[in-house]
Amino acid sequence: MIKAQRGTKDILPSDILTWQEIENKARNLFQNANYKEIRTPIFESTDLFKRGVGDSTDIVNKEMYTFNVGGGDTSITLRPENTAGVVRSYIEHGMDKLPTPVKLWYFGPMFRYERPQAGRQRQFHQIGLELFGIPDASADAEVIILAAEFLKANGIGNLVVSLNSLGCPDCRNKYKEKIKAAIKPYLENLCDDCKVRFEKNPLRMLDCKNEDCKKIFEKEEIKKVINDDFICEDCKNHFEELKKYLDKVGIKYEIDKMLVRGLDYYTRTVFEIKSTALGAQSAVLGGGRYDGLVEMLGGKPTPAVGFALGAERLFSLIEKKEEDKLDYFVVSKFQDVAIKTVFELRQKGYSADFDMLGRKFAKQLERAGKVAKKAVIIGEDELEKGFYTVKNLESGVQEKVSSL
RNA sequence: GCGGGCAUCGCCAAGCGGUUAAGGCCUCGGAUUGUGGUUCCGAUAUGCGUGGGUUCGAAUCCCACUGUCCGCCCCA
Repeated sequence: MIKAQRGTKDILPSDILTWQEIENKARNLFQNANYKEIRTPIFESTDLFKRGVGDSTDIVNKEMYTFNVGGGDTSITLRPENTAGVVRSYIEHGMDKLPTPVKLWYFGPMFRYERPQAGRQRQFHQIGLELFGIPDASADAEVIILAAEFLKANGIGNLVVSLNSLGCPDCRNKYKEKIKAAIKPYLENLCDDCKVRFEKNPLRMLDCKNEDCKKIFEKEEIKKVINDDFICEDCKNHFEELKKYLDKVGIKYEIDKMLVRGLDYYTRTVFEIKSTALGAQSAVLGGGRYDGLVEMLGGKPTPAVGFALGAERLFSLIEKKEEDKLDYFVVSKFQDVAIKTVFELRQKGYSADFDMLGRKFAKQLERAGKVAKKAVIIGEDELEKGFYTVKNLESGVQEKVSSL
C-alpha cells in the first residue's frame, strides 16, 4: 500500500470545517485591515532562499527540499517559508510603485525536511502577512496587534507576546563583538554547535538549550553584557514607540532579551507567541521587522515587517468545528421524485440529500435522523394527493405541507 | 543527524508461547412491504507493520528494517 509521505498528512473531511474556519477568520480579519491576499508559487529558485533566509540558518543548511531540473542546470526549492517569496514578488511586480504601505497576507503549504514530531511536519501550513514601506513602529504595532487579534478570534485567550529588539545592522554588529569578547574566555566550554555559532552567528548562541552553555550565559559578567542596552538611540526610540503603541491598545507583552529568531533577515523588532499547551514546539506564531531584505534581494531599500503562524499548531489548540446537519433528507421509494425534490430544495438554498440505494423506508428514515434536521416524506399518498409530509427529526413532529 | 516509547479490522481496543484472534464504535443486511435516532439478530482480520530467526507450536520470545509518537537540534 502506498502511504502518505513521512511528515505529511491528509486533511480529512472530518477536519475540513475547522480548517475552513481558520482560513475564513484570517481572510475576514486581514482584509478588514486592508491586507490583500497573495499566492506565490510553491517552488522558487534555490538562490532566493539562500540569499533571503540566510546561508547560516538551519533551514537553508539542512532542511530544504531542493531539486535539480531542466537537465541539472536549474536548482529549485520547495518554499520553507513565504517571506522570501512574497518579497521576490513585491520586487518583480514593482509594488514599490503602489500606494505605501503595501499590505499582503497569505495562506499555504511550506516544506522543511526535518524529523517529524509533535507540532512539526515536513509539509505544514503557514498563515502570515507582510507590511512594506513603513519604518515607523506603528507598522510593527499593527502587525503584532493583528497577530494577537487573529489568535483571539480563534478562541486563544490570555496570550502574551514575547518581544525583543535586535537593533539595526550597525548596533547589532557592535553588540555581536561585545558578546564574543565576553564569552571568548569560555569558548572551550561551549557545546559544539555554539562553537560554530560563535563565529557564524553569535546571537544564536543565546538561544542554546544546552545546560552547560546556559550556565555560562547566566554568569554575572556575561549576563550584564547580554542585558546591556546595546541598541543605538534610533533603535531604542523605535522600540519604546512600539511599546507605547501596544500599551495604548492593551496588548500584553513581555520583553525577552533571549529572543533571537533563527532567520537571518530580522532587524529591530522580533516577536513570538507561544503556548504551553503545544509541547516542545511551543511557538504558534513568530515574526519581526526585516528592513534589509528587499534591498538584499535586489529591490530598493524598503522597510518591512511581518509574521507567520503555524496553522497545524493553531489547529491543535482550537475547538473543533462540528458539521451542521442538512436542512432536509428526502425519504421516498420513488427515486425520480426524490431526486427532483432534492434538486428543487437545493435551488432554494437548502442543503439536502436523499438515498441513492433504494433502501427501504425505515432505513432511509434512520439515515435521515442521523444527517438531517428534517425529513421530507413522499409516498403513494403524498404523490396522489399532491402534498409533502415534513417530519421534524429532533421533535418528531410531523406535518403536511403543500409546498417546500 | 542523535536518544527513548509504541506498532492487532476504517476507528478504539483485549490478548502476554498452545486448538477456530474477545469486545465496542462505524458500515452493511434482517426483525419491521410507510415512520428513525431505543431494542434484538446476523455479516465483516486465514491474519496481528515488513522480513528473517528461536520453538513441536508465535500476535505473543529474539534480530533487522519500516512507520509512528515523544524528546534533542531548529522552527511556525
